[in-house]
Amino acid sequence: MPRSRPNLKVISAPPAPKPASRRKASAGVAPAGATQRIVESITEAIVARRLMPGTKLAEQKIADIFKVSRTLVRQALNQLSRDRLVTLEAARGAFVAMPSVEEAHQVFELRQMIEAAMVKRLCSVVTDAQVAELRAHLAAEQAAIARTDVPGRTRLLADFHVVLARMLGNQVLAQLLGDLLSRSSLISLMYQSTHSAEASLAEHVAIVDALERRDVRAAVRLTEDHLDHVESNLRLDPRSPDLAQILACA
Amino acid sequence: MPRSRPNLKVISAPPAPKPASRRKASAGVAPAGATQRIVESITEAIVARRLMPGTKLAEQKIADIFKVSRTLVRQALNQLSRDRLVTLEAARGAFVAMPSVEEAHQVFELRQMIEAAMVKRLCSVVTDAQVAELRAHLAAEQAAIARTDVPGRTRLLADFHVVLARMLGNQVLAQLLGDLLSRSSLISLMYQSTHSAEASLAEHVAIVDALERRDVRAAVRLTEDHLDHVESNLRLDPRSPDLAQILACA
DNA sequence: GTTGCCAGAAGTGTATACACTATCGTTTAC
DNA sequence: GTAAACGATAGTGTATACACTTCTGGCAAC
Repeated sequence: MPRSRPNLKVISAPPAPKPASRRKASAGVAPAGATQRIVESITEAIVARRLMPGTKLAEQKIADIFKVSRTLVRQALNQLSRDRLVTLEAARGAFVAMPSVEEAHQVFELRQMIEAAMVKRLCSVVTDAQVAELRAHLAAEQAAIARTDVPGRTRLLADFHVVLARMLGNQVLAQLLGDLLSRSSLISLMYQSTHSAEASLAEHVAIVDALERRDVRAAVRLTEDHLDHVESNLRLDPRSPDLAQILACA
Repeated sequence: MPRSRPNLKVISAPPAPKPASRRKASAGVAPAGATQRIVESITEAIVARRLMPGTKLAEQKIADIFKVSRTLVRQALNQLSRDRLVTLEAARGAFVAMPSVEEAHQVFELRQMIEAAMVKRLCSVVTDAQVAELRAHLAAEQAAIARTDVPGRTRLLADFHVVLARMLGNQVLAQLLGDLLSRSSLISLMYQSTHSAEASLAEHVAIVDALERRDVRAAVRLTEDHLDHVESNLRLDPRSPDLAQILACA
């Protein structure tokens, strides 16, 4: 993994929420979510793969981009570090996280546990309307793949899992799974997933089919298999931290 | 729920990590975890029930107690709000969280999903040494109950679940479950759990028995039942937000 | 030519300053 | 007597200041 440090001009400049109003006079008042805006921008940039793992996130530079002081940027970076999307090194700064192979395994194992249980419960409570909603989502996935909209299809393929979570009506679960999916996205980027979008879509279709039949056994198994496939298509061999082989390639 | 606001002198004064050294001269250097120390103190105070739900956590007061500036206190409170142990109200301050009935249900549902899956997997990989470790933990629970050490037994009864998580060797899982247990502790306090410590211990013993027999079916069922029991012994009736009945009692 | 060291620059960590908001007690009008 | 309005006080939200650490580039010694 070349520790290139692309400079972070990649972040989409925030749309400057209030154009003319609010000069220095009302500086004390906040858009109520200045920090949140920064968190979401950076999260989106990481998940959309515009920020590579290892990239340094210098406080002052981000502060300049968002036109706020370092105080708010620090708050945002702290929050992101709790989501494990960035790592903070004491007195050295914040960097886009580089999840270890071990962490990658653990995240996928946890997802498998949670999503299998989720699908199992969903079989008992899912309505026909919800199945229809899932079909619509699958159609959107298909469309994004067809028009080779890479960022769009990546987001939709991940959203599928969150949509399932939301259908249980459990917000705690939904938020947790959302966090895990952000981490998964970073992991997929890090370890260059070779799992094709088409394969993921096909597996999603199979899961929805099983849900529609209320076939608990199949739905659970398909979910577990799907996550196994995604993980096993990552380039995370046990010899990953071995530098020799990596450097020999260059 | 009487919105009494006990003032927060309850926090155990931090043991002042470095007695004499580090005057004003080296103020820039930190104990490396000043913020973390505050987070842990407050978390511990909430879980140990020395801070009641709804208690206001004024920044300057906490800063005085810990002998730091509001900056670090704010960082700590932000972190705690992400753990859902405190809620931040804009321009009004931080308060010990008061989880809603809905949130309580969702936390327990999620715990059931995760812990059932966890125990299921554990049956396949648990070693005899680990079973022995669990027995030792159960003995500690028993001892704490016997000597009516209420804070100790509360902590041990919760730790049992984290010990199980750690045995899978999955740190992501362990941390997640730790967070959920903190929230559960707050929920139990809020809704005055009537579940006796003895009953919890007995159910823990049954779970370990099943684990020792590698009886997957029983272990999973016992885990699910255990969490059902804990939740159903909470005083969270669907009419909880109805003030009339509550006030009529006074 | 290479290595070690030192000075300046850049960046983080914490404290403090200041502007604004909420709260509470008092006063005043009705 | 009650209720609304106002002012003082306390507390939060953001910015800035300053101390310290890390990094970088060049210079000197070998």
